[in-house]
Amino acid sequence: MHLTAHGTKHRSPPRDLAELLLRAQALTGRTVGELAQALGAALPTAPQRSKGTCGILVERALGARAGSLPGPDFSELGIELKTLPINRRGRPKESTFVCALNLSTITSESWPTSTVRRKLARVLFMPVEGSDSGPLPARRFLSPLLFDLGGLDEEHLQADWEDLVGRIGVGGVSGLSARVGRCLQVRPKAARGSVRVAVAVPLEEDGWGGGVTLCPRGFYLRTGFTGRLLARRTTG
DNA sequence: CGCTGATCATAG
DNA sequence: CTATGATCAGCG
Repeated sequence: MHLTAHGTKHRSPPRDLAELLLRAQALTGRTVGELAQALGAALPTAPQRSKGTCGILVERALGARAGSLPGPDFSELGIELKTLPINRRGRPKESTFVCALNLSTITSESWPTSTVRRKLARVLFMPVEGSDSGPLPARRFLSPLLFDLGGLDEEHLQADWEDLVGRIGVGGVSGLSARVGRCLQVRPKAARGSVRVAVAVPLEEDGWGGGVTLCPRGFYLRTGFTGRLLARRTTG
């Protein structure tokens, strides 16, 4: 346990999977407010200013490395950490951000080596109930879920990924709606709509049509997909 | 009321 | 500014 630059506490990295799971399970039943207090962190009051706050707190409590470094949260263990907001019906309230797309190189990638697949290889989901019905401090952690990519899940994700990337290859990302994809989708991901990235545009024949600038995009998991992961452990 | 498109905070 | 963490807001 040590202090961050602004004085809040941060756990040391877990030694192994068992220790990580133990820490995650220890959060079950506790509220976000309790966790914030234990870490000496202040919670924003305005809802629209508290985006991401819960995720950061859980990172610190579990010993994930802080900040914006690339790669999974627990690099030694190859595990990505995600909080999952749950509504009063027990279903995910929001989609889950997976990773950004590189609009210049995405069409030359393939599923096996894709960023999406690497990110989702192993994910520790921390569900947070009350995410649609109350202030942040009152929300409560449910028991964690360790997800291993494979089987039907991977088949479905791969099918979506290939569909999405295929469409980008044909018509660019501009014409790609977030409606495409059954469990994975592509949506804007930026600090604001005015943010642009340069993208090379291929011509119909060969060569390049030059460049345009677009709002950055990211891959997201739909609520239906994450909801089925949760239901799977409840109903078998 | 679900979903898409847009947006907000923090660290380095 | 980029990458991390996500949720907001309002249209259909």
